[in-house]
Amino acid sequence: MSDVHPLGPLARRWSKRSALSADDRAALLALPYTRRTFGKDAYVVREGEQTTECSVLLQGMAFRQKLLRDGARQIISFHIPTEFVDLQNGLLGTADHSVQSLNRSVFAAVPCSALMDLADSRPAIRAAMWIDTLIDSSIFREWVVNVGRRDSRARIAHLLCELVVRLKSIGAENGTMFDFPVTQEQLADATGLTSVHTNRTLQSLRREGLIQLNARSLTVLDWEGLSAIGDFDELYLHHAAA
Amino acid sequence: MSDVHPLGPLARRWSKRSALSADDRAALLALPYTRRTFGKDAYVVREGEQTTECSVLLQGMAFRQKLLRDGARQIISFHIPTEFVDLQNGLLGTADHSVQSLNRSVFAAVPCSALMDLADSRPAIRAAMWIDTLIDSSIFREWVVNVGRRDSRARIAHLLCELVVRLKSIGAENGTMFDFPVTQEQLADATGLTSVHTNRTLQSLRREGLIQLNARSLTVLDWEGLSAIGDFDELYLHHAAA
DNA sequence: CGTTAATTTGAGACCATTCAATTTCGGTGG
DNA sequence: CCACCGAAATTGAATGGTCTCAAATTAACG
Repeated sequence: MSDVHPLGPLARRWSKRSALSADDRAALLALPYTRRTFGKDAYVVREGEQTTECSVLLQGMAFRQKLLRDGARQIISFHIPTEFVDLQNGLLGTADHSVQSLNRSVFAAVPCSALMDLADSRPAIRAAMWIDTLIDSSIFREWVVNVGRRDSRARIAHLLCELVVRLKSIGAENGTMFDFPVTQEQLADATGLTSVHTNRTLQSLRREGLIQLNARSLTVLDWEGLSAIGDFDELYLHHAAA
Repeated sequence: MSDVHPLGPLARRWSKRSALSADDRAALLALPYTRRTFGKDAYVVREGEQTTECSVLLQGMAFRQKLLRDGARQIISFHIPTEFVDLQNGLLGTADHSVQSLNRSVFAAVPCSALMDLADSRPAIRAAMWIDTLIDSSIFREWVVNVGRRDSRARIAHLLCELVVRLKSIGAENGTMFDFPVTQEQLADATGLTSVHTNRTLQSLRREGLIQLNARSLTVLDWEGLSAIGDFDELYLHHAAA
């Protein structure tokens, strides 16, 4: 059943971390939700909004961003299927940033109240949700380091390493390559660089045989090299978290 | 009683957000803890460590940081009294970053197991703890924006605005001034700048009559001006959070 | 009151930006 | 299936914000 239920993959991801009882799983899959489809760049959540739902990404990719008064944009995270994109809105009433669909994507929008009731009644699910928000937080910390203290090559390399590890963890590879619909401008906004410089940096990574990136797909040709340049240590992803 | 108990101020801060019952408060104040005093730059938690305690800052200041392989440092947050500096360690087994005392400071170290038991048995306290970790996360997001997309003046101004708002919220002002033991090198490591450039940037903020910063104390002379330069909007601090 | 930490100053170098302009790619309609 | 179109990627050259590397000055602390 969990293979056809939209929240099945989420249940499976959480089960890998720590056991969910049959009741836990059933309660999770019994959550009310609305299936929502978004086109490229559509807003899922807008900064400043009062929120009443939390959304799980089912297909496609999404990102979160904040805009400055001068119009500049900073992307603060990318999201892949089975991830909540706005779980914090279950407890914080107002969205402090926006969530946008990156390509055509599908979400399951769950009412906050139902989700929080589930968290209250199911300790194992609550722990899984809390851990998800804590890992989110850890990734933000690493991004502060990335944009604060690494040069352009390291920033891009680090970001690519992170995405590859996360994509692998949900089994999203096609052989050695990954679908990679992120544009260079989005990579730039995620790393605090300009799209022009991001382009030049990607060229230098390609020239050295570290990656192959085109036609919306990414292949890492030299993982050792790329992760060394990116100063990448996956500890912060807590993939083996309690 | 809560005025003399070390965790009294924490209970009071949480109570302002949403009511704690007398039982909740009593259970919180009944937590086992060890009082720990640290000198300047002492490690409270080390990156990579398996953690068994969560620490609440009682007096002084602290910061969290990550080190790069090349030795560069990025400070990812500053902390003031009543804040947990490592609440995430209650659920994530391994510390993904270090916590250091900024000046002479005092902590209450609470065993993770006792803290998590309290969270399990007391929904109101659990909510307060979870919200604290979510606000932490929101601050990290804002810091990604700060170091990613703002120039040096805006970065410093924004950071000062944040600290002033947070210090005010715990009633830490002395008239119009705040004790401010943060060095320029630490400000630099928090904003992704060098200490030399941080020094020049602070001079420019002083020259324009926006702040006064010396002798370990900070006065904001022109809040409107400083928050405009820093593109500061305190929404992300969620000080009125549910 | 000595000694170390912290702040301040100067000048040159460099990484990344800005601003266009051009080329290529991806999708669409005829 | 090819021509077309807007989006995305690429290129060039000049500018500029921040860094680097010392060295000097001032403040903090025992």
